[in-house]
Amino acid sequence: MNSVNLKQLAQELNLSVSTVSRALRDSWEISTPTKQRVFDLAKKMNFQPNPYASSLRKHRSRTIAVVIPEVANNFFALAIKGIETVAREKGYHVLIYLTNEEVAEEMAIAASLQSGRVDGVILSLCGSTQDTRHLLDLQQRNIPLVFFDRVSDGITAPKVMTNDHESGFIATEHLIKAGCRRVAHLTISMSLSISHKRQQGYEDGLRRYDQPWDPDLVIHCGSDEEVNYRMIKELFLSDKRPDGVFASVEKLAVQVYHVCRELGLRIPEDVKVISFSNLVTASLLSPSLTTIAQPAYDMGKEAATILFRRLEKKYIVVPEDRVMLPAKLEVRASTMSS
Amino acid sequence: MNSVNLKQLAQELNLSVSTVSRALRDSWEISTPTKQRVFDLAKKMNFQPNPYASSLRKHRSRTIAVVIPEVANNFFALAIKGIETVAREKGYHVLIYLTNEEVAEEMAIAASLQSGRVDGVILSLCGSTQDTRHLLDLQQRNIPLVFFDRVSDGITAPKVMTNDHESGFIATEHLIKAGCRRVAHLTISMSLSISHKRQQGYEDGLRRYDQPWDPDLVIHCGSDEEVNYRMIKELFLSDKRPDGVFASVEKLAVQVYHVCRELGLRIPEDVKVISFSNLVTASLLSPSLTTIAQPAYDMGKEAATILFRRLEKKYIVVPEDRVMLPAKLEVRASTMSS
DNA sequence: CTGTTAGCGCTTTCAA
DNA sequence: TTGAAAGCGCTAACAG
Repeated sequence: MNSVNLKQLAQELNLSVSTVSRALRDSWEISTPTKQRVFDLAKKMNFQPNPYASSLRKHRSRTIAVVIPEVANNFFALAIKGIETVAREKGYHVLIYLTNEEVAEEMAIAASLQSGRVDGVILSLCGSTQDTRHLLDLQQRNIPLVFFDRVSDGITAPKVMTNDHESGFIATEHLIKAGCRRVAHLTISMSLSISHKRQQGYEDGLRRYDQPWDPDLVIHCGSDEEVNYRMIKELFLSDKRPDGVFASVEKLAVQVYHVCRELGLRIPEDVKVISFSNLVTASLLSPSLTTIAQPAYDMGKEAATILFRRLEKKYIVVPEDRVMLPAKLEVRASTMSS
Repeated sequence: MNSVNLKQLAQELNLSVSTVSRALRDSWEISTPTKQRVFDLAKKMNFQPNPYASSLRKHRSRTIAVVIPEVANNFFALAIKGIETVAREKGYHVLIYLTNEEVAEEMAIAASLQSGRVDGVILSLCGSTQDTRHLLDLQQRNIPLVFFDRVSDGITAPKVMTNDHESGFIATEHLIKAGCRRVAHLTISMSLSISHKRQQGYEDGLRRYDQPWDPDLVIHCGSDEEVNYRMIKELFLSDKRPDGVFASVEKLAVQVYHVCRELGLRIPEDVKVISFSNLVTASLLSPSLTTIAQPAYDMGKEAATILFRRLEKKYIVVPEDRVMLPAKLEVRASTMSS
């Protein structure tokens, strides 16, 4: 690193290091002409202050960490984009850590983050995390933590998530308004609270529009694609064949697609399908398929905004718990790049 | 930050700071019993060395920057994953910066990276970048740069990219081996070198298998989806209806899908389609559709590996230009999460 | 084997 | 309005 530093600037200008430092941060205690001289030389010499020296001295790194289970998933990718956007706006840098859905990695990362490397952390838990001591440790070190999407109930911290109830409601409403009379709901692992809430929204949607709730139209799917396929097929072969399907996750919508293909049913003419999705797969089901998109980008921005509000200590010490962003109904064009 | 530091450890143990420092880095000049005492107390007090102090002192941050045009694109997301994996293995941290395809942002980021914040940079150019002075500045500051995917010919630096010629060849070969006799090729903006190379691969593939090359089977598509759709439809309605299509980008494969749907052609029974893709859209075309996937993850790992090799100064100062990773033919199962 | 010392480059009192 | 000086926490000569 052959970089110029304050000392060199100071020597060149016959000023003290401290004066140069102050001038560069536009301190009011420096005369305008001096500032000008300093600015000019700094630009000329392409001076870049050493961030680590500054961090060491100020105990602030202007860096945050984003810890997520994976990135090869449009949801998290968009969230990162939201976070990065806000971060750069505020002059922060973003470190990224992937847990790969491994609790052990999450813990190791959390431990390493105790070093003061970052001023704050935005985190989405990996699926299997139960014990959250490693996160409490972070908070004890005064490193603010903001959860998003996959939150933990056991920790007091701001949480940014989608309003799954509302999302389920909107999806159901959409199908009913589109003329469906037998709306099925495909769920996944009911142990997840999101599934639960989406189903609540589904039921409330039916109720709101005076549709009967039929337990046979709710299929609890699991992780075995084969089994899911069979269950969905059975549903379509039964006397309760749905004319609308609300799939809680996109892979289930894909299964519906395959079932319909096998049975010679057309989408969306015979069966309308709506699904949560941040992928583009869905656009193939129909050129104008409607999806429920988690507002990933907005969630990222929101999480970052909340974190920075804490970091800049705006004296709002209200632990604003649970910000719920509404899901968005989206008609997607098929826009994809290579 | 209430963190413990070396001084506190030293006091507690009646040792000097430097001894503790050395012990923690497992220096050979410290006795085993002393090391043990130090380790134990460090663990007990949950000591985490301040990375910024260390960076300041050593002029190395063990941090790299990844600069990419966007992240909401499976290719770059996977690349990040590859980079992060290698980085964590080597004990490095990864800062992420998005240019949003804006040259101005790319330049600003490059400028800020001159501060010594990172030891090296992995970068994929944004589409419009012509002038690469900002990157030369980085190199002049002795910050190694590794390109991946979107490389610049104007700069001497390692470049990791996919072998587009080979990819085009493989795709064509696959269709021919699957029994296709009239393989069409859908290209995009021939100004891009990747399109050019893929087409070369296509032509060489035909030649290799003694298939005639028919200019009518090559459609140069543009950015207007409507127009592309019409051109593809015309091709299928002509007397040269293809039984195999090699789409250079996925969105063109999608258009083929729509055209086939309209014309009542089945995929893959009547027409086989193969496409470049790192998205999962393709899996819908057929449960077992074959795609040509850019080896994004591997490219990320490769780029990171090359970068770290430089950083760790293995005295291999061979500027290993242009590492070309082969594209991979993939039969994809439809694996998607919410 | 361990300690002393002198910084890394910057910020921030405290003086002038 | 400017300067001198004391560190932030850690590392690396150089001594012992």
